Amino acid sequence: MDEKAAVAVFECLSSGVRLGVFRLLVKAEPVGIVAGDIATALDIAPSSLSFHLRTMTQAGLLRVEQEGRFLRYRANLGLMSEVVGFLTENCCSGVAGGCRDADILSGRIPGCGSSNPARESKA
Amino acid sequence: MDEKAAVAVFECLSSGVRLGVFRLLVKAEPVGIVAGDIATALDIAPSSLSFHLRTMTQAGLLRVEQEGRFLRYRANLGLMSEVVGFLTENCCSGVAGGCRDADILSGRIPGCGSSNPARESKA
DNA sequence: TCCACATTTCCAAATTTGTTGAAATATCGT
DNA sequence: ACGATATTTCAACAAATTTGGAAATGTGGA
Repeated sequence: MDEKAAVAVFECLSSGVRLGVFRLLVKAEPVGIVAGDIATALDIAPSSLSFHLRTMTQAGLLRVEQEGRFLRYRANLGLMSEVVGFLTENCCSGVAGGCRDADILSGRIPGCGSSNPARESKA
Repeated sequence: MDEKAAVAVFECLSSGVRLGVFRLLVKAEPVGIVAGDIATALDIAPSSLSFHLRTMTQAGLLRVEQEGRFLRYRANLGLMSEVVGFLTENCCSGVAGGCRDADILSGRIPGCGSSNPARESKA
């Protein structure tokens, strides 16, 4: 996953509305939810929801499938796991040696907080 | 980590500039970088950078420390790991049984793709 | 074919973000 | 104390996002 794709996903998640949509769809896995029902559940104007749905689908976060005159949306969990991977890598890279998930999740990263930070500024 | 805090972090990461700043600071761990040097490295106007730095700091993604007339910024890896946790939980919740990180990272989530999705719409 | 319905597209207004240059604040070195 | 430097704050502006209503599109049922 490249930075550009990551930014697109974060853009999606950076709106309360869209994050709400995504969380709702994750809970609704693997069935998914039809657009109108999302609008009802989250109390969003259809036209406004459609706008967000399009954004999220374009970012690859959602999958659509036509079902008669309904459109059923589903969360793309695979992409989300890629995002987690991106974040995990970018969380650790550059830090001494091998920081594993467990190290980070546990709070403190060994050997990453007590050096002698010398200024390397130019002035 | 609540949804509100998560949205704030995603807002930070949803800008190419800010994601660039964060990645730079992650690489610069545990020393951190002084504001002016970030501006130079990323070629951003000081005033504009300051704007982003403030946003990111308010979201808790960055830590600041004064060093003479310099301000040294560091990435808050702890918060980032919380975000990863938030994402992981929201990626799996509602899906049958115990989806672990490994299950997701490996790509396919067992038992989450072959049911018989019946419509539950109201119309 | 005609009507009802689900959803999207279009459009204009409101809101939010991001950028810039100038001025303010604060610290260092002399 | 003074001048130079680092960074922020401020104000104005440009640009992007978000919203909701009306109209268009497409599907299904009678």
